[in-house]
Amino acid sequence: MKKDITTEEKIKEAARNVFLAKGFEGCSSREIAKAAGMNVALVNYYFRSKSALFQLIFKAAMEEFMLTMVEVFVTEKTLEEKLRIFIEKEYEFLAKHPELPNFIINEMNRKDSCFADHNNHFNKIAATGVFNEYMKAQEAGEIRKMDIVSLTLLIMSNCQYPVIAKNLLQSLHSMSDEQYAEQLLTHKRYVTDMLTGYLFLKK
Amino acid sequence: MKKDITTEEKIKEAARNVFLAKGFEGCSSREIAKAAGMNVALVNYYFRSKSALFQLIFKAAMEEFMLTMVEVFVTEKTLEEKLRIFIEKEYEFLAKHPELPNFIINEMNRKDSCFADHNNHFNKIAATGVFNEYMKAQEAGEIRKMDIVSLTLLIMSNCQYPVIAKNLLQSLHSMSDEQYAEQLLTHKRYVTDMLTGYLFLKK
DNA sequence: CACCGTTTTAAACACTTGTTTAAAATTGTT
DNA sequence: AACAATTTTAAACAAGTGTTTAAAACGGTG
Repeated sequence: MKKDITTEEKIKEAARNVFLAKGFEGCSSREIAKAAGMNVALVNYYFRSKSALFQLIFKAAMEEFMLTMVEVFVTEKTLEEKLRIFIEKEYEFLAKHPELPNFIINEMNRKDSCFADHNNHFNKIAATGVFNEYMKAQEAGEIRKMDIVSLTLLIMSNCQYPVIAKNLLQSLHSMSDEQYAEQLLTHKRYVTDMLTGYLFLKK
Repeated sequence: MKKDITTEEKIKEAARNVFLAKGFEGCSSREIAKAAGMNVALVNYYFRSKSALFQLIFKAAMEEFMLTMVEVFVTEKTLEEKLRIFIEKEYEFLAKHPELPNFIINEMNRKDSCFADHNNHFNKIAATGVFNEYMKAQEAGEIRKMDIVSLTLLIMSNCQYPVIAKNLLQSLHSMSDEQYAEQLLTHKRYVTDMLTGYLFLKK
C-alpha cells in the first residue's frame, strides 16, 4: 500500500489537465489514462466511470475557482480596498489558471451537467458579511445603489472575460502570447480604475 | 431540381442549431441528420464532411457575430452616441443569439481549429474609420487615453460576459430564465453608464 | 415507356468510445 | 516460501463514430 495514492493521484492529476484543456466531451478515457501513463481500466478501477471522475474534478475546480473570491472578503479593509485587492488577486489567479472560467462555464452549459450545490458556493461569500457591508455603504451614500447580481456581473465580466476570450482577441488583433499577457496587466489597471470610480461615490 | 436547395438548406440550418448548442465535438453527424429529418449520408453528400460543414457554419456565425459591430460605426453620430447605440444593439443581438459568443470562443480554443482570416473581420471595423475618430478625440482630450485592445476588451467584456456566464450566474443566485432576462436589461443600463462615464471625459 | 442524371436510402466500412472481465503481476502477512 | 488481497494488464464487449458504397427512388426529357 505505498503507491496506491500515487497511482490514484496520478490519474486524477492527468484527468484534471486533460479535462480542463479539452472538456468532458473533448477527450476520451484512454487519453486520460495515457496522459497518466496508466492502463485504461485503471481509470474505472479507481473512479467508477469517466463521468464520476469528471464530477470529482469539476467539483474541485469549482471550489478552487470560488475560493479566491472568499479569501479577500474576510480581511479588515475598506470596501474599496477589498475591491482593489480582489481584482488584483483575481487577475493573478486567472493568469495561473486561464482555462478555469471557460471550463466551468462550458460544463454548466452542458445539458446533462451535474447540477449540484453551486448555490452553496455563493453562500460562502454571503457568509463573509461583505454583502451586508455593501448594503450599509449603499444606504450611507458611499456606494452606488445597485443589486448584488449586477455588482457581481460587473466585477466578474471585467476580470474573467479577458481571459476567456484570449484567443479571440489575440486573433482579432494578431497578438502573441507575450503581448497579450502584458496587455492583461495594463487592462487590469483600467478595470480597477473604472470599477472603483463607478462604484464608489466621491463627495 | 425543386427541393435541392431545400434539403441542403435544411441540413445547414439543423447543423447550425446543433453545432451552436453542443459544439463540434458535442454532437454527431447522425444527430445533425436526424435534426434535419434526413439520412446520415446526405450530410456528406452535400457537404464533404462533418468538419467541412462545421467550418461553413462557423464562418457564417463569425460574420454574423461581427456584423452587428460594424453597422453602428458607419453612422453619423458622436462617439458617445455610437457607444450607447452599440451597447444597445449588442445586448439586443445577444438576447437573440445567446449561444454565439460561447460557440465562437470555444471553437477558437480548440486545438485543431480552422485558424482562418479572423484578422480580416477586425479590419472591417477599422475600415469604418472609427478608430481614427477615436484617436483624434483622444488627442483632443475628449476621451480617456487608451489603446484599442483595452477599449475593445472593456466593451466586449461588459456586453458578452453576462450572456456567456448566464448559467453560472443563474446557478449562483438561483434565478429563473425570466429573472435573468430582466436582470440583463438593468445591467445594460449600468454598463452604459459606467463605460460612457469612464471613457468620455466631461469638462 | 425508356433513358438519363440527380437525389436518397440502407448497409457496411474501419475505427473509437466507455466499460467489463478474467487472468497476470505485485504486494503484504504469515 | 506460501497464501490471500490488492493492483495492473491485455483483451474483449457492445454501442457509437465519421465516412463510403452500391443500389434504390426520383425527376425531367426524349
